[in-house]
Amino acid sequence: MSPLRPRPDQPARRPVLPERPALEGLEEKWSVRWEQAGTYHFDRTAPREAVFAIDTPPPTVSGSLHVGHVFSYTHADTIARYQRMQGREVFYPIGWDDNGLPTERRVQNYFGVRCDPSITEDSGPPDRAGRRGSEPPVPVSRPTFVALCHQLTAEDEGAFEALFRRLGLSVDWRHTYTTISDRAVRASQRAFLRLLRSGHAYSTEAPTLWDVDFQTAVSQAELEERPLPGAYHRLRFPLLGPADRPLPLSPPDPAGPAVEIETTRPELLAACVALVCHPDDPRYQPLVGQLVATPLFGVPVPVVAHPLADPEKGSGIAMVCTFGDTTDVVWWRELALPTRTLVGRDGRLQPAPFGSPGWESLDPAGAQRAYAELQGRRPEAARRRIAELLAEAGYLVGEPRPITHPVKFYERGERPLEIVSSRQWYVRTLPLRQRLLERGRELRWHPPHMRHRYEAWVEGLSSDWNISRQRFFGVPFPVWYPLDDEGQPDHDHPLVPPEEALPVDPSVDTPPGYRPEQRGRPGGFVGDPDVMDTWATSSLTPQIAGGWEDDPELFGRVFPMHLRPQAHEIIRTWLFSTVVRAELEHRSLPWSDVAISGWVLDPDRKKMSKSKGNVVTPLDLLERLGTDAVRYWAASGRPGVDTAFDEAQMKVGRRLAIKVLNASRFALGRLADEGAETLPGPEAVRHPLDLAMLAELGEVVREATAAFEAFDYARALERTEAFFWRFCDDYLELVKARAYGEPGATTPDPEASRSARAALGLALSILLRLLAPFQPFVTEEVWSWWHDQDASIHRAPWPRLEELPVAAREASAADGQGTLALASWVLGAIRRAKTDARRSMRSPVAQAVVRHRPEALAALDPALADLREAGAVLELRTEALPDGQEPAVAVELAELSEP
RNA sequence: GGGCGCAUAGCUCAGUUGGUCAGAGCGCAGCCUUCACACGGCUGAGGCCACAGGUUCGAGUCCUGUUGCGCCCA
Repeated sequence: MSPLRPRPDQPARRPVLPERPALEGLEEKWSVRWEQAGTYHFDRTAPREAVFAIDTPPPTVSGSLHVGHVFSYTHADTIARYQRMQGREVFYPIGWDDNGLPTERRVQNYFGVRCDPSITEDSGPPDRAGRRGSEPPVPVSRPTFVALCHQLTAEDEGAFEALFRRLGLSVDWRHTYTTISDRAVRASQRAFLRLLRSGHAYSTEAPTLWDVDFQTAVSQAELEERPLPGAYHRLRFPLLGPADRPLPLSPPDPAGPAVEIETTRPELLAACVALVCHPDDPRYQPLVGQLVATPLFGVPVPVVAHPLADPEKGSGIAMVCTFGDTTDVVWWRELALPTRTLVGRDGRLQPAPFGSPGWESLDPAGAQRAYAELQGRRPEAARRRIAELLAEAGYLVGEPRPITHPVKFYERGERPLEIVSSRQWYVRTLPLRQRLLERGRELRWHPPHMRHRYEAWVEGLSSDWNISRQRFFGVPFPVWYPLDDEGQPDHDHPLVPPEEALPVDPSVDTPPGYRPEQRGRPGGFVGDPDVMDTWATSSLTPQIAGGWEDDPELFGRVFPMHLRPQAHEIIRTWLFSTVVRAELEHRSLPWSDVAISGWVLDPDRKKMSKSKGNVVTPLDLLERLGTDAVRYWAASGRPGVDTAFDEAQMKVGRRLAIKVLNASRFALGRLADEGAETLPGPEAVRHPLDLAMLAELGEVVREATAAFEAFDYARALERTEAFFWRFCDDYLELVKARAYGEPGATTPDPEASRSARAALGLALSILLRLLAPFQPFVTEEVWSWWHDQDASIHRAPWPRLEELPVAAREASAADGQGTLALASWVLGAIRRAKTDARRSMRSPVAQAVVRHRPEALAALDPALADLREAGAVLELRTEALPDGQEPAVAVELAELSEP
C-alpha cells in the first residue's frame, strides 16, 4: 500500500482563494494543463513491479457515442487514478477499433458507395455532396473504398478523442493505437503466422455460417437467435425398401406407402441427403437402412439413426439437407452423408443437375421440371412455391402448421443465415477448452459471478473459431497460394512471408520466390482474398498496445497486464478471444483482473438504443451539467450492475462538486487566517472534537482504500461522500467560530483555533484526494489553490492513516458515542427545536440541557463551547442520567425580542 | 430447457462474514434570504425488507420452494 516509487513532494502553501469559485470552464482549463504537464504520461523506465497496466476497450469508432461509453470508461478511469495515486506507474493506453464490417457499412451509407473488387482503376471517391439517398450506391475499387474507410475513421476517432478528453480520462494519449494501423496489422499477421506454423491455425473447406447480404462468413460468437414465424410442412417420402434391393425404374407413387416427416424448410428438399430418426425410436427402427424417395425429385435417400434426432419433435423423424441448420452439419459430418449444395453465396437456389452423378433420381425429367420452378429464388419465395408443388402432387399432408421458432442471424444482419460450403481460416479452440476453463478460474473477476458467463461460453463451444471474413477493410491474411499448371490454387501449401516483411497485403505484395507478373498466372501465385475477423485483431490489444516484439523493453514491463475493464456482453467475444491468444502465444493470462461494467438502461429499465430514440448525447450532458457531475453518476453504478440513466443523480454529483468548492473555500480561508508561512501541521490538532472528526475520517480512508483494492469504486465513493456531507453539515458548523478565532467568541483560545484550522486543512487534503478519482476537475482546481503550480492532485499520494495525528489514529471506533457524534446529536436537537418554532437557525437559545449517561457527557464536554457558538445557546448545561433512561436534549428558545 | 443475476420507503439504490440493519440520496411537505455555499441550509412524513416454508435463542441477511423481472446459453 505504500508508494512504490518516489514522487515529487507536494507541500501545501498559503492558500490563495478565488472570489467566487465556479465549475464552469474547469474542464477546458485542466485538460489543457494536464496535457502540457504530461500528468498522465507513463514512465516507461518504471520497473515492472511498479506498473499497473490497463487493457482499455478500443471503442468501435463507426458506432455512436453514447452514455454507455461515459459510464464504463469512467469506472476504469477511477481505478486508474486510484492506482496512480497509490504510487503505481499506470500504463493506460487507448485504441480505436476501426477495422471491419461496421466501418465498411458506415462508409457505404455515408458516401453512398459499394466496394467492387473487380474494378481495378477508378477516378477515386465520388463527391460526397452529390450523394442522394435514393440513388444506387456507386461501385468503387477496393483501394478507393479502403481509402474512404481510413478517411472516415480518422474523423470519427477525432470525435471520440474529444469526448474522452472532455470526460477527463487519464489515458496516456501518446500510446493511442488503431486496429487497422500498420502496428496492429503487423501484430495480427505475426500472431497468425505463428499459429499457422504451430498448427493452431488451419484452413479448410467446410460448411460455414454465411450472411447472404454481407457475403461473408460469420463466427459462432457473432450469432444471434431471433424468433421468426415459420411453418411445419408435413411431407410424404415414398418407401423404396431395403438399400440392397434394386431401385424401381419408375417414379414413385405419391399415394403409396410412405414415411411422413415435418420440416420448416421444404425449399431445401432437393438438398435432402437422408432421413434421420432416434436410434431407440421403435416407430422408425425398422426403417433404418431402407431407402425412401424425396417427393417431387425422386432422389433415393437412406433412413439413418442418430441420437440428436428428437422423437418429440414433429413426427419424430427429420430430413437432413445440406445444409438447413447446424444440426444438419453435425449429421452430415458424423454420418458421412453426401453433399448436395443448393443455396449459393448470394442466398439464391442455384442449379441442381438431376440425373447426373450425385443427383441420381428415379425421375430426372420430373425433378428438373419441379426444380425449374425454384431455381434462382430466395428461400422464402421458393418455400411458398414448393409448398404449392407438393400439395398439387399429393406429397403435402394437411396444411402447413404455423409456428414461431428461433432462427440464427448474424448479429448485424437482416436475413437469416444460410450455411454454405467455403474455404475458411480457423483457430483450433476446441482442443483448448479445458485449458481455457482453468485460465478462467485463475482470472480474478469483478464481480465474481461474471465468470459463469465465460465458463458457459467455453463449455458450449461447438466449432473452432472461424477468423476469416470475406470483406475488404480489415487485416489481410499474410498468405498466398501457388497456382498449378491449370491455374488452380494449392490451398494445402500456402506461401508465407518472413516476419520481417510484415505487414503485407497479398493482393499487392509478391510472395518470396515469385515475380509480380506471375500473379494469377498458371504456375504463379494468387493472394488470399480474405481479411481477418475484427476479433482476431482486437484479441491482441494487450500485445498491440504493449509493443509486442516491436518494443520488447516496454512489453516486458506491461505484459501480462493487470486490468481488463469491459462490458458483459462481450465476454464471449473480446474477453474470450484475448484469453485464447495470450494462451497460444504466451502461455499466460493476458491480465490478472477483469472488471465488468453493466449497461446503461433508460428510466424504464430498457437497454438504451437508437431505435427507441432514448439515447442522450454525452457531450451535451457534459457541457450542461459538468464532467464531474456526470462522472459521479457513472461511478455510483456498482461494478457489473446495469444502471438506469438518471439525470437527477448527475445533479447530485453537481451539487457535490459545488459543495467541494465552497467548503474548500471556507476551510482554506481559515487556514489562511493562521498567518504568513506557518501552516499548522497534524501535530497542531489537539482538540478532542477535531481528533474525533479525524478518527472518523481515518475509518473512511480505510474503507475507501479497501474498496478500491477490490475494484469497488462505487463503495469508495459512497463512503467518502457520506462522510463529506457530515463533515460539511455538522463539523464545519461546529468549529466555525473557533476556526475564525473571532474576538467575540465566548471562549477565545488561540491553541483551540489553531487545532481547528489544522484539522480543517488536513481533513480537506484527505477528502480532496479521496474524491479525486471521481471528480478530477474540481479537486484539481481546489488543490491548485494551495499547492504549487506543477503539483497535481492526481500525482499526490493516496491518503494514508499515518498522515493523521497519533491521537486520532488511536481513537477507538466511537460507535456513536464519540465527541463528534454526540455533538452532532445535540446540534440536531437544537436545530429541530428552532425548525419546530419556525425560527431562524441564528435565533438564540435561552437554555439547553443535555441529559445523558456520565461517560457520554464526559465525551461531549470538550465540544460544549463549540455547541454554544454553533447553536447560539446562551446557557448549555448537562445532567447525568441514570442507566435505562432515554438520553435527551431539552431546548428552550429565547423570547423573541422586537428590534 | 439449462445457467446467472435482481426483487428493501413514490423513485434510484446501500445494507461485506446472521444479533442498534430497517438506512442514504432524490422526490415530496414545512421552515430558514446564517458573514463557505440560494447552483444553498435546516427539519419532517414514508417500508409487514416479493411470497411461502425451514435452520437458529435470534434472519432483508443462511437453506428450500413459489412468483415476477432482466441477461446469457441451448
